[in-house]
Amino acid sequence: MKQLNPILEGLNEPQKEAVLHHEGPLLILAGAGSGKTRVITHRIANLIFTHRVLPYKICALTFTNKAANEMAERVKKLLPNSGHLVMIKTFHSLGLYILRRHTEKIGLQSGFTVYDTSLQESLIKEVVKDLGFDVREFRPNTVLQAIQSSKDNYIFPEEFDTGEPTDPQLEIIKKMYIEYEKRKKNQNALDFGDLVFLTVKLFLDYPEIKQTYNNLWEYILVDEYQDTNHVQYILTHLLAGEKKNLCVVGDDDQSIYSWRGADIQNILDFEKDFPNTKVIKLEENYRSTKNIIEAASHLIANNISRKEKNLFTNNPKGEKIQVLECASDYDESEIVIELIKSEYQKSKNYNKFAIFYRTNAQSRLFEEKLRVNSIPYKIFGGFRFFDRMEIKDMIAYLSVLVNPLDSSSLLRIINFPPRGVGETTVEKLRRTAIDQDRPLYEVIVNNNLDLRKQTQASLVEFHSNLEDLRQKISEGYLPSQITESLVVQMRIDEELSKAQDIEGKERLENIQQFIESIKEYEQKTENPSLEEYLNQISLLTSEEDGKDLKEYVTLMTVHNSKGLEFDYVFMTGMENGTFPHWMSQDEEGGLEEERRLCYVAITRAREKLFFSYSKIGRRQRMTEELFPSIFLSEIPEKYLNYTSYNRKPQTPPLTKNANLQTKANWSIKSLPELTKGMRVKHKQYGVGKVIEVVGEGENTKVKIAFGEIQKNFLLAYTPLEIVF
DNA sequence: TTAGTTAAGATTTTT
DNA sequence: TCTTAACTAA
Repeated sequence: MKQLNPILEGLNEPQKEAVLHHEGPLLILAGAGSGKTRVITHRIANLIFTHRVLPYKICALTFTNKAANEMAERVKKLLPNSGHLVMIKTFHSLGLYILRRHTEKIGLQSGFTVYDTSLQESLIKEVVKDLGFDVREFRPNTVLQAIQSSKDNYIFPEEFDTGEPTDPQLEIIKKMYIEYEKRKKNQNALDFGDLVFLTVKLFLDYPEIKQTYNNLWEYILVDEYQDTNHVQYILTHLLAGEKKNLCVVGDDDQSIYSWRGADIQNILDFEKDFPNTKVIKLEENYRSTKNIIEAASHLIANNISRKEKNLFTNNPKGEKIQVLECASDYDESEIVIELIKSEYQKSKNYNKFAIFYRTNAQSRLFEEKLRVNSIPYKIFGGFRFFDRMEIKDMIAYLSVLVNPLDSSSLLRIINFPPRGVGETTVEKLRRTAIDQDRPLYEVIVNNNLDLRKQTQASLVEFHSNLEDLRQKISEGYLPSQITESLVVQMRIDEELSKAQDIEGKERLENIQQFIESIKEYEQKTENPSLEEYLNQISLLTSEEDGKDLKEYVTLMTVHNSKGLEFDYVFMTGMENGTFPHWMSQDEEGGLEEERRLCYVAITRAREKLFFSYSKIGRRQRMTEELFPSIFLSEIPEKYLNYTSYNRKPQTPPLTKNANLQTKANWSIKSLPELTKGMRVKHKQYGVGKVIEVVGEGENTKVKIAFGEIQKNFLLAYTPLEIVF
């Protein structure tokens, strides 16, 4: 009797074939919902069980942390004993993993900093100014994009293409690129793009190092291969090595990162790149209803540059897609939440719901409505906890402690908290450092500048405090202990608690939470170090404040939704200009990419799909008339069911005092019940009018207008009298 | 010279 | 709506 292989259980023929494939190049063209992740994880299991491959000899790469985590989870489930040994990382985290082991070879020192976008921008800003140009003419963002896209294509600063004939504008950007790289190196720092770029350079410069990793990782898997850009493509080839045990998985219809340099051609040319490639197509969708799959197929058929394919499902027909026409974006959020509430009555599980939108900015109204209705939710992407100003300041402090050469971080904190070192002084110091080619860290205490006595004294104190903390690191204090004494020594707590309004209190709490996160890291790490902690968080993406919810409605951009699935999907903001986004209209192939994006969104839905659009919306400050997305007209009517919600615009009820949540450490005796429009009296500012009430419990914030002046207060800390 | 205030300007998608 | 640059008072 043939023994039943549990690894193959429940798989269809092409899936089995992909799982059983042993050596050599393998291309899996996996349509949406065709069980791709399942195939990858089972393939890993099969290599280990059947072919006796050691788990750490397998390296699987993805694009997002979320996808990497999910894959790691599923592999661990399948292989409880050895799953954790499989290398599962994003391209960027793999790069960092490798670069940290060869720091000298890439011309850096240990403890290097990984710059986030804001530090990159401030460095670029300096470069632009120092080269004598106006930041309004050369916007840091634009320059950075040019540099980034250059790195995506593995182009060195010296090779930067300035056009034919030479474009003076690009010639200047090239100079900036060169200067930026030079300074970044002097500051012992890397940026995101370097993580992959320098790994490729390392492998090309040192073939023996590449060989070491080829010997280590004998089997390479790359998920979402259609989203690889040129450097990632080169890295994939280098990792595949001589053995070419490379398995890539992808779907050209789901390529949505061309703006980050992704090149669909990579997946289309895979067979040419690797002559003996085995190609397997997964075309049966197990996820969605017939209606959803057929609607998606009709939509994507409007794209000209794509491989013809036939995605089908044996699932039931399902319900028609609901199209919700709303009077305004405000109404839209209300209607979506109401529908979630009524559907929830049946399924009783919020995890089944997802709200998608094109841009992060669209999340606000939904968030508000969910909060008012006490529906648990999580926002993925967008603003991270680590993006908060005060947290960035803390990270800058820690970066300087680990890497004193990091002048960009040093500049960020040189006058935070305010220590009388203003713009003029900073400019003098900075100039000296650049002119004499010395680290700023040294210049602040060792210069011949004619600074005020007090300014110089405060710089000396600043420096000696930093040195003191550095001493503590070498004495083996824990990262959290260092951070705690940093907060006290630098008088950050003092500075923030003296602020009377909401912000100060909130910031101090955030810093407290930051320290908690360091402690958490310490607990789950063997040899915790500040350096490693900083490296880790530099690659982290957001999951709205670590709220530990078991059940929640998911809010995310369509980009973030790739690879996920939900029973109920609400695709919101289906208006021309929003989706497809107006910024994409001038880009070549822009509309087709937006359409693929829409295709991705639709194919996330298992049971029910809702499209919503509003007839009126705000763009900039103007209220504009909006029109339904062109994509809606590309889906045949028979799959859609239109409902028009025409509501009278109402003023939103803004009081949230109904459900007070009280924290254990303090109690709220009685907060005044404030409503928009009420008149109140403040000790210092006199009588004013309430403009806005946000939040609940002790976090209730109120915005009050005193004549022309508007102020924010934290209700729990602000004595207010209601004036009748 | 610094720090706080007011006016203007800018807005995709992510590692 | 939120950030940044210019402006003004101390």
